[in-house]
Amino acid sequence: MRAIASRLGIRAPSLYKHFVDKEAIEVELIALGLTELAEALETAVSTGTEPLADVARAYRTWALAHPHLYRLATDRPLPRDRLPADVEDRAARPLLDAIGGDLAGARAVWGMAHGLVSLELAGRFPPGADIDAAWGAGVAVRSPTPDRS
Amino acid sequence: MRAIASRLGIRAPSLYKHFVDKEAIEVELIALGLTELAEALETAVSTGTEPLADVARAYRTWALAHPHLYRLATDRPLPRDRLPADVEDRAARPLLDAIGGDLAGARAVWGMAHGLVSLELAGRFPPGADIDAAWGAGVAVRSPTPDRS
DNA sequence: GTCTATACCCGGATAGAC
DNA sequence: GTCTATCCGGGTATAGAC
Repeated sequence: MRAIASRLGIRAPSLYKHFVDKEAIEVELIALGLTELAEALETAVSTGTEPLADVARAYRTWALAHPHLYRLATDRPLPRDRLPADVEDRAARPLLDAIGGDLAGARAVWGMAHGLVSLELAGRFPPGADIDAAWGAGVAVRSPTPDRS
Repeated sequence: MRAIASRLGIRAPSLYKHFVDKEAIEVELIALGLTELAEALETAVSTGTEPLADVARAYRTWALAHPHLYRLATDRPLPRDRLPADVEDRAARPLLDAIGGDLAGARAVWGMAHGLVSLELAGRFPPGADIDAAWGAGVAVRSPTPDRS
């Protein structure tokens, strides 16, 4: 709270005139983050040529660009009752569409993307690990035209 | 520190007669956890019939059975200089072998497993989500004999 | 090797003046 | 709607008696 206030040029107690508590701020930030992520994924699909690879790349890029927001939105249960009704679905849609509507398959790919991003953000890979190659291997297996040489 | 001490039937300050600081305890726990995980994965492979599916199932089972230990060992950089030299490789080996030594592929699968486990531990899936199906979809794609109907 | 007492710091949050 | 002052709980860690 003190850090947020400081960024706004005010003191922490003043925040409580605008939000009832810390959780209320988190809910706003999560809604904002998911919306921004959804937009990034939608843009990637609409301007790219390989939906799955494009979504994957956009997902990773957005997460690495907003690590705190990404964690806030993924490492705890979503406060669904306090969030706009459609944000979760909208963020999930581009990936779901990219793999043809297969829900279980989409969750598997989401798991991979989330896992790779989490490990990268945590600095958990061994030094020198080729993270690009891991993404490449993961996406290739699901792609419509995998390179089978 | 207080919680750990309490479990041992002593007071927090007494812990400092056995470990220099909190991090020293974490290092021991991480080494223990990775070794235990490695054993669980090795057992699964040696007693099962489908290496990748067996490793995946054992990974998930172990993580869900030891959520705190799992997070301790995965959500921050490994203290490699303070860990026994082989623990990391040993924990990684069963999966690496199961997919034929392809390092990038192994990391993609690890990412999926870690992602799915993390989301499950965090309670981040929507209520009623079929997590088993997501694992099934993720493993099927990589399996030696996928069901192509 | 245990204890009590305590230092020190940080977090969220409230009271009440302006 | 901002501020200062403050509370309260929590964390790691140390001092020093036993």
